[in-house]
Amino acid sequence: MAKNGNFKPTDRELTILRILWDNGPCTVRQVNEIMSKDSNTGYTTTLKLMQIMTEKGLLLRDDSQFKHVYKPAVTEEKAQKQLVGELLDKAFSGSAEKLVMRALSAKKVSPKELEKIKKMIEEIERE
Amino acid sequence: MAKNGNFKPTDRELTILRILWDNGPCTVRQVNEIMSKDSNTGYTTTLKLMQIMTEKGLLLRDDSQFKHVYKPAVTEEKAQKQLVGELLDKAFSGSAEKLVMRALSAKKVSPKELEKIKKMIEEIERE
DNA sequence: TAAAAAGTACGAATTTTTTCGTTGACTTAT
DNA sequence: ATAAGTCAACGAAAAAATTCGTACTTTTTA
Repeated sequence: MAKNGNFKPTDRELTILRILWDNGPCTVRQVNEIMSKDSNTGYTTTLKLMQIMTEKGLLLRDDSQFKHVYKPAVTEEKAQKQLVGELLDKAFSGSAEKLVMRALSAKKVSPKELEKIKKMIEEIERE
Repeated sequence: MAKNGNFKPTDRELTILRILWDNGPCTVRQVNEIMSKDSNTGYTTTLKLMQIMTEKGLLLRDDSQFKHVYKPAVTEEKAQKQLVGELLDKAFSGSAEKLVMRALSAKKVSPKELEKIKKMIEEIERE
């Protein structure tokens, strides 16, 4: 989590976090290569982004080696919860129901996943 | 929807859209007053934002009267679907299941709403 | 009807985000 | 041990988002 408690990554920053969550700790080069598959980005651009993210408290850096290794300072779970919460407020007036509805209609979800969601709902109801 | 088909409102812009969706067409002053409850914003700042949003195709303006009246150029539904889709990609690697999980744990949802969600899932399953 | 109030337009300043060139330090291969 | 390659630091430019002052227009009110 960022120093203050705020966590509001920009688009670019979220892309980098995503890569680190998916791939584990990486060097700048590794991140840059993955990121460049979609949108070409200069190496120093990625470097700078990651340096700033480190300053902001979004990433942690191990600089004991020549090649610095970065990892997220936030768990995927915490970040996702935060991001969903924000979207909830800003776009859905706080209605989780509506958000879930939209999510389910925005993307095809497999039967197995639907079952898992139902189970979770039942779990919540049991309280 | 924006001219090109992209729809990527900034934070501030989303706040304004939210206000217009909730309150129906408004003048700049009305939007400004509502927005200022949370974060103080100068009148001309809001005006400028809304002018730019109009240029971008996010808002529609009726300037037949002295007080121009603005309304969203995008339906709430379309925007929400788009926003959820984006978050899905950028923060959840496309897993709607996970997003739903997080949404349900981020906010308390009433029993009635939970039922509605279950019904929707069953509806989807029935295909 | 003249002054005050409320409004829009415009331009510019500020801040934040994104980008990259250059420099100098460290590694690797010759 | 030297040349070539890889890397981080830094600063600065470019682009995007946010903010607001000023000027001018229309409406309201005294």
